[in-house]
Amino acid sequence: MSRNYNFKEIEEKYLKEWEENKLFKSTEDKNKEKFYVLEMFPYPSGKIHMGHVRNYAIGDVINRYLKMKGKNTLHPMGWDAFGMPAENAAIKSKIHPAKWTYENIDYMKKQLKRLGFSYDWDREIATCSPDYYKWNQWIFLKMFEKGIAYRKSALVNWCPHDLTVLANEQVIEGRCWRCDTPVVQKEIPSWYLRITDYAEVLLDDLKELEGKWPDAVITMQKNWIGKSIGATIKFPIENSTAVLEVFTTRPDTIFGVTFMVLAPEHPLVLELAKGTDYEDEVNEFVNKYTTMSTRERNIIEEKEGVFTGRYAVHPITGEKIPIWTANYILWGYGTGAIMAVPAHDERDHEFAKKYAVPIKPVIKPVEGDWDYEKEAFTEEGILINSNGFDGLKSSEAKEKITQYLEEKGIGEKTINFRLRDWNISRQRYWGTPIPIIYCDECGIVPVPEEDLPVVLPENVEFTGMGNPLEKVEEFVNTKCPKCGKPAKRETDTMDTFIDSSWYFLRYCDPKNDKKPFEKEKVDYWMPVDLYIGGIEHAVLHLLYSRFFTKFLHEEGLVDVKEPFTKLLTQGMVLKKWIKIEKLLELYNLDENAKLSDLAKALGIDTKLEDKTVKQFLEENHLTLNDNAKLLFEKLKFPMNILTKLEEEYGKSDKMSKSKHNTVDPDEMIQKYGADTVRLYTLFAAPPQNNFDWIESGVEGANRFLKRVWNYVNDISEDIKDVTYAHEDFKNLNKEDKDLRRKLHQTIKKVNDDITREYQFNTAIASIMEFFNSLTSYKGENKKILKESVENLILLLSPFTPFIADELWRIIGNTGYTIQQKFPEADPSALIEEEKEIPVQINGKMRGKITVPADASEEEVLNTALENENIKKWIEGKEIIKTIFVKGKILNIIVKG
RNA sequence: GCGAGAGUGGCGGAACUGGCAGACGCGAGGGACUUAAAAUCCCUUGGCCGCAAGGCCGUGGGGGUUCGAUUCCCCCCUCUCGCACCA
Repeated sequence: MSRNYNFKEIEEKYLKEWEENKLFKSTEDKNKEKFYVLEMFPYPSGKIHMGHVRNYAIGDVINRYLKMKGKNTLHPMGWDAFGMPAENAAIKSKIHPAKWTYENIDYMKKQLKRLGFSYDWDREIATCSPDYYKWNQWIFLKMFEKGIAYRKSALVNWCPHDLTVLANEQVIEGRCWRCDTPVVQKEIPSWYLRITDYAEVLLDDLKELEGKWPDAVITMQKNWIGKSIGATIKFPIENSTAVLEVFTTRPDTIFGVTFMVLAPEHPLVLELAKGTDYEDEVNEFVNKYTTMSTRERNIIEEKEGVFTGRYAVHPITGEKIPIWTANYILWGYGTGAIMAVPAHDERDHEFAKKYAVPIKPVIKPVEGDWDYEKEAFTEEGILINSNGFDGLKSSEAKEKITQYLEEKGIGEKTINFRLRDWNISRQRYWGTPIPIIYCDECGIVPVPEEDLPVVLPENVEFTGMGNPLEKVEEFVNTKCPKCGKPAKRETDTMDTFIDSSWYFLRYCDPKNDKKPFEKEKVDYWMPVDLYIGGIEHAVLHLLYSRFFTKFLHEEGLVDVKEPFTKLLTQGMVLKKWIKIEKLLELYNLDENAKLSDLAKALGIDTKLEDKTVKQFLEENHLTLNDNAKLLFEKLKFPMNILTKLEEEYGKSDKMSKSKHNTVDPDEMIQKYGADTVRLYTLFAAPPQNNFDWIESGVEGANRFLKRVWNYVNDISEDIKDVTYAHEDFKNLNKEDKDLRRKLHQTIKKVNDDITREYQFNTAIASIMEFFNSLTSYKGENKKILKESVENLILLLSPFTPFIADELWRIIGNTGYTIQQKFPEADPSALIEEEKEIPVQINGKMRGKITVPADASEEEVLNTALENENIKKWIEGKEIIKTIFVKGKILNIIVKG
């Protein structure tokens, strides 16, 4: 009689043993092939969620698998520990951000351990620790030295109530996400990193990532960098010494310019309008747009603009061209001004139509007609109305006209990028202090390297207004490192994306207190061979990390030019849920129904107060839009009824607290165990897909493990002392041979599936399939049983390591499965003597025949012709030809 | 609008280079065990026709290439994601 599958006891036992035996520690070993597998580190928000579980389960399988394959792996974990939630917690509940963060780290670390993830915890880092952010500052100083870090004043989102800069995503519908105050554009000085210097190489090197990174991510980065080739052209302004510079990708359309447009933010706008009849109108217009939030500015659909009252002079023809300002021109791209060619640009065309500006065609389609009053023609064509350039193809004209402009000194070829320099200043406490000192005498002075780190002061007051650091006198007031006179510290802290832009390097040498990392160690481990995380970081984090790597490479600090060889973007874990409204709808009820009516409809027999649903919702502060789960909880209705309804009628959504559709990993582990949770998340779908968390699926995974547990326990006494060698498997009977072939086919498939695009779902499916064959095996060959069970356990080990280790002992072994060699298929076991192959007549499946595996076409055809069912289709007809693929198919083509 | 990706049973998904569509799991139906339920075990499960043998249809829709198409090509439809006046 076997014991029950007590996952709790098993899992806790091995957690202890693994830790005591330092099973997951990694050190450099030049004799072994290395593999660096990394998962994006979490923000310590409090508890891990299912998305983390999935992300880290994927990485863990790879790490365990490759360790068993003999690779020297690096698999570290840490904490992206700076950021706003900690500071908000401080403002709200007066807990210091450090305390809040470290408590969360403690809790989440326990959770990750509980799931059996094989991290080398000796390499753990927390970015909020001075040991770590010291090196943020060190890298910043290197960048400052090279002119990559610089300070400038520019327009940013500013909350006038909280007195801080807000990131774009912190501006909700034009208002501050915290205090609801309308956000304005404000010009303030900030620190920037000159990522645009690397635009070309960041774009070019994407080619190296093709086939290794998802196409979607590569495309998104390409678009984000947004390279375009064109020309800058200078337009003189009538009655002025000022010159208007524009960027265009269509210099071939220069003879079609009928107006110029400036962004409302363009400094020339107000200057030009001054003293004209249009001055007031222009002032009003500019004011309207410059006080708008970035968000509002983005929502605008209708094009709007005003004439400035001034004219530019066409640099080739000398024509007078009216200068406008309009909302559809972006300040920050190109020169913030354009030459408008309504005939050949849709946006300019729309604007010209609205304001009745003339449209002048200068390119005609190669074939067919086109009415320039109706729509813009933006494709390749032949030049017309263009002085000496008529008849040229537009692509040729681009070159020729640009050349002409360069010769005349009125323009030049220009490459423009959409990518902007990276504003890293945050008027926030919980981040890395920017190591800069302002001195009245010496100006901007970098903190000397030996004075690093500039440590965050601990005694700080959090009011939610402005940057707390500004009020810390002992932090702000310092001495100039150059002249020794009193000076002030920079109080901006760094964007937390800095922290994550190089953490993968620090893992290679996490305790170094002399430098960010030892080059030798980084060169051994880098690049990250497999990086796993959500696609939401497709641009920001992944682009920043590439940028940092390239900078550090130039500085000679790392050998690699790209940090992440292979990128796996895992899908989200979703959960279906039902609104209260929908629940009522399903039973043809409305909010005026009695609670007892609802209970009756659901088939629940309990005593309830005599109230309507509406009354009950109001008393409990619920609305029809809330999750029906909340109503079920309040009414103490059985949840399994709701679960069924959710799975049938629910809407899939990303798990979120506001929707109350989260599934707590802790609860799941308690109910089913870590092995089951891991197995389910890996089996439910391929890693790249989203999937719905369905509890009956979890039960299925659990059921499988229980079956394996019972089977191995039942058979363990019989096979415990059995040994086997390769010679034992000669001259087997059919049944034994079949099982053994199935085993080795499974081994082959599991190896293939894990290696090929991480198809864990199919790998697990094939293990299940093998297990089904094993349980229906009627033979009595103990050696084959032992081989099968032993390999089954090892195949499961990367996915469900706890149960694997326990079963490993139960069948008489010692040690841990992760220390074993991962199974390799025995080629001799894979050989099939007979094969069932399908037979088609005229391409339609008509039957299957069993033939020797190496049978020739003739033999197969003869066997096929003897088959009754196939005969039926051929009788009285003439065989024209046959198509035969050895071991695969026979297709007989007949006529008549 | 532009760009990328995807449409396969009731559901998640499989089918790797064109070669037996639906592996594996969930759900559902039936049965065994049980006083009963749960758990467990066994059988069935794409649709239609048929007692059965078997046949017909079937991978979003239409067309094409091929002995043979979920897979390749063309057109259309739908969905998801990203970017969104980037001159």
